[in-house]
Amino acid sequence: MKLLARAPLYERAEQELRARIAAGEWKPGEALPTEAALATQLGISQGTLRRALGALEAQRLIERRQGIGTYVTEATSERALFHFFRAEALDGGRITPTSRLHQLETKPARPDEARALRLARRARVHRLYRQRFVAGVAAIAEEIALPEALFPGFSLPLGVELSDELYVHYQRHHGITVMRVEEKLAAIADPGLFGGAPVLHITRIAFDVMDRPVEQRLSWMETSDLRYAIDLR
Amino acid sequence: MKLLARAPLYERAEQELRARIAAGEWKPGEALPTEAALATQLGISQGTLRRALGALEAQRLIERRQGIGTYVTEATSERALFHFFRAEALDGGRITPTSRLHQLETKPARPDEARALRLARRARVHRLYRQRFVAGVAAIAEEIALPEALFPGFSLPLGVELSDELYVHYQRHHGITVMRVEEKLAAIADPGLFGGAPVLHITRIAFDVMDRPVEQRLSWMETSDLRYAIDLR
DNA sequence: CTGCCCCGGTCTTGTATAAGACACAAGACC
DNA sequence: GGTCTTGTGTCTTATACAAGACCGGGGCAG
Repeated sequence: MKLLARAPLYERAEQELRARIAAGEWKPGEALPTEAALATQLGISQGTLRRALGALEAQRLIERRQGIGTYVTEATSERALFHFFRAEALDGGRITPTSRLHQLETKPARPDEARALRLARRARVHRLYRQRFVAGVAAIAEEIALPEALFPGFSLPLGVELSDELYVHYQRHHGITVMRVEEKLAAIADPGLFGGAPVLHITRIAFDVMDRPVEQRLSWMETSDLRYAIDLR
Repeated sequence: MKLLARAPLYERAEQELRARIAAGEWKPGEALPTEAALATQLGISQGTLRRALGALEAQRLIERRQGIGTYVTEATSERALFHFFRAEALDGGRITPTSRLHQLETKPARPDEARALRLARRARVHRLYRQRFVAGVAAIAEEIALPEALFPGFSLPLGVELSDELYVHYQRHHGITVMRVEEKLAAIADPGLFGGAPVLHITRIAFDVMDRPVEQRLSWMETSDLRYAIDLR
């Protein structure tokens, strides 16, 4: 990522806007100034600004609506689910899971968590254990680690069936927007889960607007009734 | 996909160019006319043309080099491997597999193949059985189906260690460029493979420039030394 | 004279700006 | 409940200059 003065104007404008959004100058759901105003403010032409906005829109950080304005994208269950939740039914149909949080603890980060989240030694993480249900059946077990520094006072009710996505919660309550996730998958035989059937094990690291790691998530997914589906292009 | 006259000019230009490339007007590795010439030919301004070219470049269908020209992207092992081959080492390191073709047959399509490849009843497919080796060890088994109509006279040597990617072969010998693949993953226990260990099963459908399905590929991947790694954004 | 390098010219794509016509949405007004 | 006005983003064109790449000629060293 270059921030040199040598970078093209439209790229610098894109970075500038991204940083301002990350800093909360315009919060999710809020409108940016009009293109004319923004261009004047940044000292660039509308055309150049539009190129920067186009890039941010392609990354889904903003949404533009003709006649209305430009808005910072709000995390919705829709988006979080259909974009970052890759499970689907055998016939390719979409799935809307519910989840139940079993345990929430705050402890020193394990080595794997510290590495994934680039934490200093002795940093602490919130650790969540939850299950996700598809059509009433437990299908996915998850263990989630969040840096305490980024999620101060994180809390969620235990034992309750929740339908909304965690990433919506991150954004609304902690101002953290997940933009990108890296996942690594393996097939494992875990006798402790789902009666010893083969399980899809997923290690996810989620990154925010400025591409900092903000979550490590380990998932164990039962794939007799589910598929992990993805498009590569 | 809209082709209405109502679609913006730059979109129609993009489709027009995509179709011409698919039709072989400019083959992989060849240069398109200069922007000025193309714009005149299409009856649009250079700016509008550049927007269309930008879209095609983002899809990696063309490559533009300042001072030189615009070229139709050539499939390379590099690209095919690092883009569509998602296996990597446990430490995240890249992997360059070799492969050996065990069997090549041409038979009526099975129902699953006919559905995936949108084939008429009684259409025939070439079916390949091969193994892929990582660091000399068999790690992935594959069964590949190709519509006979799209790959007339398909042939590859049997039993030989090959390092190049199949998609390079598709493009060079059959003029078919894979642009996009859909994959569905599941964890299965297959006693017949890799000594009964859990295996990552992958069903892939590959699509060409005009988004027609051109390949179905079933893979069984051993994940004790490998991970299926992916970025979602 | 031969071989080499440098320099300038020219062609290419890349960056930046500006302007006008257009499409869409919301609110004011009648 | 229409209709007008205003404010917004969208599309298309045009222009200018910057930067990368190539080519060929001129000049210089040997």
